[in-house]
Amino acid sequence: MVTILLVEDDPALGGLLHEYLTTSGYRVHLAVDGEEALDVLEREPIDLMVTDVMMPRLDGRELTEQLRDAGYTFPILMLTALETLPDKKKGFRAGADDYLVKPVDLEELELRIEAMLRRANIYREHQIQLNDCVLDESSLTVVTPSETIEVAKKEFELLFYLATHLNQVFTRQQLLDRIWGYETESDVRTIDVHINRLRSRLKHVEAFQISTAWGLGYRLELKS
Amino acid sequence: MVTILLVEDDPALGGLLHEYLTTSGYRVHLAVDGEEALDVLEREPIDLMVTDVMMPRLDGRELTEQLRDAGYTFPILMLTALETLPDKKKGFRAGADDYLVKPVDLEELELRIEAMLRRANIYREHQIQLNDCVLDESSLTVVTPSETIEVAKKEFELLFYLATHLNQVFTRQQLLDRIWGYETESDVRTIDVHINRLRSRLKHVEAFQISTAWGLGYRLELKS
DNA sequence: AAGCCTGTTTATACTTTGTTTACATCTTCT
DNA sequence: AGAAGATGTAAACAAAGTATAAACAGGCTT
Repeated sequence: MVTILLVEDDPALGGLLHEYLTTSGYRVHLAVDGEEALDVLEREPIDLMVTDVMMPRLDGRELTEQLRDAGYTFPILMLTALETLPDKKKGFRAGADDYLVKPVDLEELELRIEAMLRRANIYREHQIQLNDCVLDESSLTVVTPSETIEVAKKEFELLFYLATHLNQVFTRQQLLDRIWGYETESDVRTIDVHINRLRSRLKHVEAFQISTAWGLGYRLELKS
Repeated sequence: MVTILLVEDDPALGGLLHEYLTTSGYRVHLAVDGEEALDVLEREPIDLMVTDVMMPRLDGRELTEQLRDAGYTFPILMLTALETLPDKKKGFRAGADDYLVKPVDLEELELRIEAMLRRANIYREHQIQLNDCVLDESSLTVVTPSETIEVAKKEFELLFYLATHLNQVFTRQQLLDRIWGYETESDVRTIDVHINRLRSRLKHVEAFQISTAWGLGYRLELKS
């Protein structure tokens, strides 16, 4: 399930958006300002953020900047009462993906959220199909025409992440950051071991392979 | 350089946008309707499309649908005079990434284009196109229409350096200084070996060649 | 508490890449 | 044509990066 972090200090609007997005099928965490948003981010994995710009303590723009600096890459949509271009400019420069002016049209908000998720390869479905092979997140299995292979959780997360970013090369550090989390203390060599285990588990899978980009990292590519 | 396909039937607006985007540093192809856009797509590699919705022959929405069905994944931004939600909904459903209502604010258009490119990981600084061939720094590969060739890191650096300075002759010492660094102890003949390996790896590439400037050094030049 | 599974670290073997060297081949000039 | 210098190529070695196995640690089940 896609998890949205909603940051809005106005209780009325916050409640309305929370309810609308929840009934649209998202898991929503509501924070009333930037500081609280940072707290939520430490505890919860977040797929997308919708944030107001003007807020007490840490505002939406500073929050966005901090997150981008810290390496968070999820889509961010800014909400604001300010229609002026300089403000939009600042918002985009800070790292926002989209910008909506209040009053918010709920359906348009949802459309834009969907478009951003699609672009960022964040799927509501917890399955990915690679040729004749399905990665099923709910059961942590790789299903091929001939067999169903169970995969350990961390290994599956790694596999799933690579599968959502087909053909893209990631360094070990990037994979650690994005799958283990930015504060992890684990050694980058851990990635090698997980890749190695995945490869031996999936030895007989014909649909795809994890290939080594020498000197860079790893990438998942279709065989066919 | 990022290449934008602009599809707009109104000559006045089309011209204005073309000029603005060009001066913003993009390469722009202008098509007056969907059919023409399809023609351009067959000839040119496109990074992003900006399309009007209402156009004669093939309109922007149908065009978008066709492209997504055909497997094109680049970001698409729709322009329209229609403010209504059902239209926006149709646009997003067809596969658009963003939607702007006319009159177009040029600066906002540029901001949104930048945000979409960022999101889609289109950083053309990390890629160089040489005829029908792309040098991709992030995966250390040379991508031709028929194959993808992996290249060792040092060799790639050398190739990339030459490619960024097309037709310019460099001595072995210059290449050592600029790629290996001024403090390197390596022998100048190392360059020869790398050039040799590059040539054999890229034996079947038709787009360019590394030629010898006798008594001087090497240069990369386009073939065709 | 013993046994199992998962995740991590560590150590070592292995592979790829980078560099040097030696010699063959080619250009240019006399 | 032949000599001198420059370049091409193959092979050997060194350095860096990766694969694999095994040991270890923590949590969960029995």
